[in-house]
Amino acid sequence: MSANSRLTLAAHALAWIGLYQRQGHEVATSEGIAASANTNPVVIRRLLGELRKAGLVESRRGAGAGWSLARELGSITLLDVYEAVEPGPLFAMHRTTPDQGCVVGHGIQPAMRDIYQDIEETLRRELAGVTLEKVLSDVLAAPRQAL
Amino acid sequence: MSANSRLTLAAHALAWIGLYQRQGHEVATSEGIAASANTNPVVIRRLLGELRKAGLVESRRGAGAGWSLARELGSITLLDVYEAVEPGPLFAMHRTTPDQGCVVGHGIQPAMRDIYQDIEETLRRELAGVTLEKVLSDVLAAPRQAL
DNA sequence: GTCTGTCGTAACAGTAAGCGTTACGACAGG
DNA sequence: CCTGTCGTAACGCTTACTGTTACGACAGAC
Repeated sequence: MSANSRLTLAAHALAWIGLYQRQGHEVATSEGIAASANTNPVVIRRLLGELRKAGLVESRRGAGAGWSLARELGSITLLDVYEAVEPGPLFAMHRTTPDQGCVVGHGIQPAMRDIYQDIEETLRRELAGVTLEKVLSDVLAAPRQAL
Repeated sequence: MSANSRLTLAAHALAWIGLYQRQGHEVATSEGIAASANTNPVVIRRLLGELRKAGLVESRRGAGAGWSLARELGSITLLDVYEAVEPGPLFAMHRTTPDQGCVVGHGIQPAMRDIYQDIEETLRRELAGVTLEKVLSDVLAAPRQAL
């Protein structure tokens, strides 16, 4: 599986915006978030654009522009983020249709589809059990670096 | 997530070999499996090679060569197959190390690592609950095509 | 000993996704 | 009008997987 860092990066951005706002700032810029994540501001803007479509963040343009949370961190779960940034299913079927004249080729896809549905359902329950509020508190609980 | 069909294809191959052996044949050829899965025999050989490393199948060379199960279908779970063909973790960390001088950049990776470990543990339990014996019986339970 | 069929594996092209970067127009407040 | 930021297109790079061709290795049949 080509492991994906999109969920990690999205959680990073949301936690960063949430903390920044708690420090009294109105909006966060993609540049500030990108500096923390050590990546390019355009990458952040693209990702936050997907979160905006999902109703998790809002953006303001013009002077003093930037990003803000559309919902409280405590009401956003990793499932919300996952659905916003990961379109496809966890496991895929064959690229080409198996031989329908073969018993296995004919029955394998319905069989695996049911199994995968159960597994994805469980994954979604797990993700739904973690709020971004918890992510941020875990982040802040990390041991500080020595001075 | 770039959904992956490797687990599906590996389950297909194992179910095919298992059924073929129950029909009285000694070994299955990569060509026969490939025809059922509608792909190339080399793709099957590569995949079965990984399953052989994991001790799930055996191969014989020379004349009358081919593949056979090293364990009963009932003792092989999707977790065995998953571990054999999917090396990486489900979710990845940032490609580049976040800014360790930033509170979020410093704490995000430990926080997400713990969360991901819990999720993968749950996924593994789900996969471990499905044997290839069940997969094959589900395959055979699929409605037949009209004649 | 030769023939045959299959595995084992290297090599390469094609496809797809994601990331990083540059560029530039759109927007809104000062 | 100027400035800072978003929104988005465009492109190259990397990685992973698939599909294909090719060819040596092997072991049984004869």
